[in-house]
Amino acid sequence: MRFAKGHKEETRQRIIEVASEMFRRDGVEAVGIAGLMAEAGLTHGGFYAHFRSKEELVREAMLWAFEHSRLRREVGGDKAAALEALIRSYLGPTHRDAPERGCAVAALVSEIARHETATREVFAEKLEALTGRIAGLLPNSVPEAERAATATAMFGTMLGTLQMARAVTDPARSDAILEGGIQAALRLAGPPA
Amino acid sequence: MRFAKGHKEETRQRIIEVASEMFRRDGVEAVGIAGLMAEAGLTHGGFYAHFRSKEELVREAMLWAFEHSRLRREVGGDKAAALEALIRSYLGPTHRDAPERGCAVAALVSEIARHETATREVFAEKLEALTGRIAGLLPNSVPEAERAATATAMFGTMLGTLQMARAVTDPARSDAILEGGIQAALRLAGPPA
DNA sequence: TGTACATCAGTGAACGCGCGTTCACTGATGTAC
DNA sequence: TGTACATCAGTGAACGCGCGTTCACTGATGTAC
Repeated sequence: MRFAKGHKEETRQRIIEVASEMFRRDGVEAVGIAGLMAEAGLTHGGFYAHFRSKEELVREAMLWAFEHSRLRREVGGDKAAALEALIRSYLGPTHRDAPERGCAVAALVSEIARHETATREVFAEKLEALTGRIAGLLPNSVPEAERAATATAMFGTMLGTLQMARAVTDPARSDAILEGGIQAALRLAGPPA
Repeated sequence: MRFAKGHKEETRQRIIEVASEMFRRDGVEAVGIAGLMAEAGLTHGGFYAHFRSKEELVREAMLWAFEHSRLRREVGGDKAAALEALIRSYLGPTHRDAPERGCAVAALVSEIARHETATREVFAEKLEALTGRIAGLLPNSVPEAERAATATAMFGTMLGTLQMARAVTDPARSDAILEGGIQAALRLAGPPA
């Protein structure tokens, strides 16, 4: 064979990673197959040997982005410290300024309702996983029955805050929005146990 | 003249209103000039007699949507009741299910960073106006210095919550997300004075 | 060891289509004479 | 009152371009003999 064993699988993975960055940075609609494949060092014709459609790649790229989300990173220390670190990372300038390597929910939430049901279900499932992770870090003072709702609302705060921070043009205003979001998310989590 | 006085201005206004609905429902990118003009009962060629470019229409449509935002509606009663009514309206099923007549921030925040600076500035300015409106309804217990940041964080919560509620496929889950967002926004506002 | 053939990841032309934008034109009306 | 002309909102063909997708082809390698 012309190519080493596993070569095709490597190419597929490279396409997924390139796509996941481009989709998050530019939005799915604005990214074309030809530009995507060129970014991966290929020509557009080969695309359909790897994926049945652009929409299938959207799902794969979304899944990959979720698997590598900062919200999944393990943090040492106690739960309160881990939760605060997670919030500060999510609402930090690094995350704000690099959407292409950031949260796929924040990047795609607005357009997800316009995608196929299968794509929406992948999104919804991963959203639950993310909020579940936050719920697991809540202080013991939050009653069991309220943990899921609290975590979801906290993530809503983080999501909306990040998007506002990315939207405004004034850097100082953007920083202030982030800081306000951090304080609000911490308040919603309740006092540490 | 073939057309009554003020006819052209009426047409322009109709295009703006149609566009503001389509942009909010489908996203700016997915809306084409031809479809837009057809929806307004015209052919596409006449578009440029009204606007210099699609981007200029985006600005006009965004402005119009903001001017008619539910966040601007005056509500009777005391401030606490008005604030709660505003939050419940923003995070209500009617708003969730009709993005085309809803908040332009929620509809366009993700893509605004990819638009022209002039467009982004209109957006940022109107965002300030919206959060200012919330700040004015906060209870007196919130210190002057914190009112703007609190209002912005509350709006972030409302924004992120609405988007999550629109994104998920399960209606019951969506309702629960909205309810959790309402409680969180109210908690961030602090206890009524 | 040397030759013929099968394999298959990737190439690039082509498909029909819709995009934003331009522009010569239409045709009903108001105005000038 | 009747005719010629100017006005201008709206029409629709056309521009170059990029889209997602298809498909006949390429060419380096592995295998069969």
